Amino acid sequence: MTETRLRFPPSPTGYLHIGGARTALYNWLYARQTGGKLILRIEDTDTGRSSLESIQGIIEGLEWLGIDFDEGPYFQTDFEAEHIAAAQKLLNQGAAYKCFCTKEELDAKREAALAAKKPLGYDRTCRNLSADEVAEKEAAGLPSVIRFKVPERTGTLGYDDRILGRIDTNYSEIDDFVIVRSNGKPLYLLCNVVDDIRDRITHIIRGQDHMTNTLKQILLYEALRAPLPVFAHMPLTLDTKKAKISKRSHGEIVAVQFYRDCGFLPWAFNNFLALLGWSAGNDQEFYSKEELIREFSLERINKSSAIFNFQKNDPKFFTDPKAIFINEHYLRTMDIGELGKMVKKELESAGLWKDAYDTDQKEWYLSTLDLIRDRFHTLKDFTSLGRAYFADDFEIDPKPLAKNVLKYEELQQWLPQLADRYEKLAEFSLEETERVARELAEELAIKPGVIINAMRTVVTGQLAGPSMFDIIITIGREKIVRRLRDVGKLFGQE
RNA sequence: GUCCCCAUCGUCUAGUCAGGUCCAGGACAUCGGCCUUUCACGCCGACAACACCGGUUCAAAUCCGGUUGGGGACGCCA
Repeated sequence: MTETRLRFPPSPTGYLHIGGARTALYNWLYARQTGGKLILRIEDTDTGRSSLESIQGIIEGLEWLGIDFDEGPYFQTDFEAEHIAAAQKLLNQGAAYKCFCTKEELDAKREAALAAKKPLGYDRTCRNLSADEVAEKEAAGLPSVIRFKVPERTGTLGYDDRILGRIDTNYSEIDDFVIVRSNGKPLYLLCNVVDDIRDRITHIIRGQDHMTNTLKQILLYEALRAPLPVFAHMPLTLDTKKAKISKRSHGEIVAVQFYRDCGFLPWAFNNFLALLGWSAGNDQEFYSKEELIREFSLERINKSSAIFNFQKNDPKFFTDPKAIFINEHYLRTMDIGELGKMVKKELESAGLWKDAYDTDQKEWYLSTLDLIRDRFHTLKDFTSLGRAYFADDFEIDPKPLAKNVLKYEELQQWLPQLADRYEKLAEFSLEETERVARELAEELAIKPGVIINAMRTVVTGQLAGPSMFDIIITIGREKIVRRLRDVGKLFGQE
C-alpha cells in the first residue's frame, strides 16, 4: 500500500478557530495512524485578505495543540506558475473557455434569479463562443476569466465518501466555474487540486461545506488526468443557535488561542475536539495521544453536525462545560512533573516563579501543586486562586471574608492566640497543628469550624481549599503565624 | 428558489449497516443525598431523548416512503 498523504490547508484570513483545529486534528490523527504524512499548506491566493499575522497565529495554534506536520508550510502563491499552466492546459484541450461576462452582468443575473426564485448558476453565455468571437472580444480589449467547461453528460457524477457514503449528483447541477480571474490570478478550486496532485495527497478530510467543491474538483482531477484521492467530509461545528461557527461572528470564544490563554491543557483540548463529532463506539472519553491515534477512524465520524455548546458570562463555565470538565480531569490526573512545567510558565508570567522550585524546593513545589490542583479548572487558577501558596500579596475573597472572618469580632484575639501556640509548638506537624486548633476551640467553647474556616480564609484568601492542616504544613510555620497575627488588618485596623 | 447533507436526553454521544437482548445505555450540565473543618473530588440517586406520519414485519430507534425541522452550497473567497 502506498503511503497516505494528508494536508491541512488553511487560508490565512484570521486566527485558527476550533472548526479548523478539529479538521487539522482529524487529518493529523489519520496520518499518524496510517504512518503517513501531514502537509501544511497555506492557501494565500486571496492576497487581499491574507495576512502574515494570521499565518503566524495559525502555526502557533497548531504548535500549541501539538499537531505537527511533516512537510511545509508550503505557500500556495509560490506555485502560481503551475496553476496558470494547468489552466492553460485545460484551455488548450477544450476543457475550459474564456468568459467575457462582467462581474456586474453576473451580479445582475444572480439577483434577478434570486428574485424570480430560479436557480442561481451561470447561464453559460460564453461557453460556445467561436474562436473568431473570442479573438474579436480580445482585440477590443475586453477582460475575461477562464471557466471550466463541465462535460456535457447525462446521469450523475459521484464518489464514495468515507464518512457520508455514496454521494451522487446530476451533471446538470454543476456550474461552469471560474478557475482564473480576469487579472490572470488562479482561483481556489484549481489551485487546490493542482497542489493536491503535486503533493500526492491521498486523503482529503475537510468540512461538509466543501461538498459542492468536491464535485467540481473531481472533474478537474479527471481533466488533469490525475488519480482521485479519497474524500471524507466532516460534519460542521455549529454554535448554540445551530449556525456555522465563524471567526467573524463568534470572536475569541472560538479561537484556539483563547483556550491557550485561558489555561487549557493542549491535549485536553484535543481530546475534547476529537469527541466533538467522533466516538469509538464505546463510553471511553479520555484518550492518551497514543490511544486516540490507534482508535480513531474515519468511518466512526458522525454524519450530523455537532454543537459547540459554549456559554458566556459564567465564571466557571466560560465555554463548553464538557471542555472544562475534560480539562479538569487532565489537570488532576496528569503527571505532576509535566504539570509542574506548565505551571512554571504561569508563575513566571505572573512574576511568582522562584528558581528554587526547580532545585532545592522542587519537592515542595510539586507536592504543593498536587495538593491544590484538585479544585482547579485551568492553569490560570494556580496564579489566581492559588496565589497565596506562592506569594504574600494575595487578595482575600470578600465572600468568605464576610462569612468566615468579619462575622466573628473575637477572631482578632483568637487567631493571634493560635499563632502564639503554633510558634511555640515543638513539632509543627499535621497532627499537632490540628490538635492545637481543636484544643483552642474547646477552650473558647466554639466549634472548631469557626477557627478552621477563618484560618483558611486568612491564610489562603479563599472560601474553599484543601484540608486546612495540609495547607498549614505546605505554607509553613513562619507565614502561617504571620498571616494569623495580621487578621486585625482585615477588620480595618492597623 | 435550486441542489446536497443531516435528524436519539439541554449538550456530546452509544445503539442504526447485519430489526427482537432498548418502555433506549454512558458522559457533561442541572437538582437531591452521602462523605467532610470548607470546597472540590469520589460515591449514590433524580430529571431528561428515538422529530412527525404512513408502510414492511410476528416484531422497528433500527428497513422503506413522505412530511417537518436543521445545516451547508449556489463568489472573478478559501
